[in-house]
Amino acid sequence: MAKPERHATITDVAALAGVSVGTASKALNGRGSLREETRVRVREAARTLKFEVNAGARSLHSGRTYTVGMITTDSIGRFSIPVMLGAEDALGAGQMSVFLCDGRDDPIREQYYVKTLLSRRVDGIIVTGRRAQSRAPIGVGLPVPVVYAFISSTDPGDCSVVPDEAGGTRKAIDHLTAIGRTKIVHITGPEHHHSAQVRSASTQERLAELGLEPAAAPLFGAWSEAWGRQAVGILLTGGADFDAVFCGSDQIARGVVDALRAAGRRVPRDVAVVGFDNWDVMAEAAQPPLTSIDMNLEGLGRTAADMLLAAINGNPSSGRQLCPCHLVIRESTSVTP
Amino acid sequence: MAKPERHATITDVAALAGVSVGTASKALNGRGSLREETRVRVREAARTLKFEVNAGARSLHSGRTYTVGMITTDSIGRFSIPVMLGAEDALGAGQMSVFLCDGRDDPIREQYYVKTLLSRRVDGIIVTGRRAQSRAPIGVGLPVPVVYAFISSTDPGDCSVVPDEAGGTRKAIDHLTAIGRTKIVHITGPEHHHSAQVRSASTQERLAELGLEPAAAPLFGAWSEAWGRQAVGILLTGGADFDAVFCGSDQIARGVVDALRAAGRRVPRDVAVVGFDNWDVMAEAAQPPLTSIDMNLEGLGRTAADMLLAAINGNPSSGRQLCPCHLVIRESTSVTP
DNA sequence: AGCGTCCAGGAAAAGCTTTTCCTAAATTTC
DNA sequence: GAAATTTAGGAAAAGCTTTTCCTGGACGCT
Repeated sequence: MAKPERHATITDVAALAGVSVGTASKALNGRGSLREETRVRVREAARTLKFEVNAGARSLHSGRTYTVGMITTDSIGRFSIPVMLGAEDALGAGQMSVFLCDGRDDPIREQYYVKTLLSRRVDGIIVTGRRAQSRAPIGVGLPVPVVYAFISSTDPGDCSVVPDEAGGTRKAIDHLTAIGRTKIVHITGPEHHHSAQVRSASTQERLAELGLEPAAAPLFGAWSEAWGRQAVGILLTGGADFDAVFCGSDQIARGVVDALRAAGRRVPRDVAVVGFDNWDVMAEAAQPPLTSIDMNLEGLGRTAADMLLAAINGNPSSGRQLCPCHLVIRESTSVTP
Repeated sequence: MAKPERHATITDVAALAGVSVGTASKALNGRGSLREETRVRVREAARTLKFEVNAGARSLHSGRTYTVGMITTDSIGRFSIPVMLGAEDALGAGQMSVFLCDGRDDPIREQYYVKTLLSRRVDGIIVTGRRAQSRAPIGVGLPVPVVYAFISSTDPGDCSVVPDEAGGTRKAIDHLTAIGRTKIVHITGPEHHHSAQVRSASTQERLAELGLEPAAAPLFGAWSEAWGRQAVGILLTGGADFDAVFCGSDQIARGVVDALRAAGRRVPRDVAVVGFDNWDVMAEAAQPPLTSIDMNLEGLGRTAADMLLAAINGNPSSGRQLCPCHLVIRESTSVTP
């Protein structure tokens, strides 16, 4: 590891170029009125000394750090990651850097991070994560704007960006009916989970709108393959008559297709299956690959970041903003080879 | 969104407490010699004004920012995330914050991030990500220490922390032989991939040390379930005689167990299967659940962060540091119910 | 009473940049 | 050729905190 040397300062650059520090600053930032020859000389000196401006000292003046904080409420997981990526993408394009903070579902840790971020004078904060319910605000009267992404704040005055799960559910049901299925059952996660509630309620609602009866009462369980398999067992032994299953997650859906195949039911011929999340490794590796609802989390992250940038620039939004989900069709609902 | 007010400064606090700024600073940082009564008064004022010290201004003095940068070479993915988490964990405990930068496998973007991080005066940099090969250093003669985690630098003078894949492979083979298997085949990812090479070579080596012949030549393909299924097809149609499969990833292993079951071979009774990565959603959902090699990426991230902290504090290391892998036993190699 | 110590707290510099305001020289205008 | 502009660049302040050094008073000692 090379001996870390001291960082060059603008004073060093000015000295090497033979100008005052003010002039050096102007030359490097394209301000003031200077001869081109002087600008070149200063830039040259900066390059020679590997000068990188001290962002901390600079923001002392500008009042902006071009930095935002991202706090996850739960541990960083499968859902928060795409959101983070989208946000990082949108912010990076605006020359902003992201402080990553993993809240671990620990309110104390979370408050510590909020303090740290404020101390570092971030220009704004994005809160993300998965939770059974919406969450309490990370703070009130904070001096910087906050946007909640994927998760939502219980305070309706806060700005939250969340997927339109009800809309996604409608797309799934409409797709199943469009391919001629009428005896649809819904298998999903734990009953206390907000997503499970929304998806299940929207399913019943949409079926009713279409004049259909559910082929069975919705089955609540866990977000796992094992539950998907088990639920199929329950349906089959109960003698339910169904030609389609809409699942609350791709993991459940994968368990479902495996169990159906093991029971001799052909997918999609006898039973069509739709998942939720469009988690590539699950949806594509299933046999057959799964049609699924994609929440477009990366786009959601970008939207959240854009809204945060707007708020930083003085145009705050408030309330829950819904991001559309879209349907990704694969073999579990179509008979292409 | 509440009207963002200006941040309070230590001058405001000093004024409210009726002391000089120097005294306020001492009171808040436990320096100097002050009456307890004064300290209390200052702390009280700080609380009233919601004062949070301006970290940028402070580091102007200390020369330290208590901040490190984390750059991923590829897009943030399944492997870099646990490494990041481990690092964030170790650093957070040391009161450091982490700048997250997603390199997207784009060298230009990467260099831009390096410049940004240096400009923000990070105390050090962690480089992580997955690559077919080790990677070129992100820079030479950088003014801050750098540690490579999971990926390794081509410069042997750099500090790299990588999993001991050869050791993990030995543990897998030894486990299979310990349960009485002698006809072992190896199915893994693309031949050009470094991990595939190491795991395959170590497999052959360990078998030779144990006086065993491989039951078939290693099969190189892709890191996917589909390839696992396909590879089993190749083995079966080729009439290979084998009683165990060691797979280069859990995805491959899952494809393998599915294909074996479909072909009527019982796992683990007829064929035992070991995966690699110990990716919970794959290993636990497989039927039967997979025995697998865990690279302990979170521990690796912690180690990398600890080594970076040591380097920041003047105790740099160099060279490749191996982190042990461990074996996680599940039903795919054992006959427990 | 006079001297030396100790204590609490203040003043000011340092750390790095940017920006505002000036000055001196160069150029234009009449 | 003198006055009015323009131009290039310098000096200094501001932004926030920490640290060093200093002062004035209280206290203890002979």
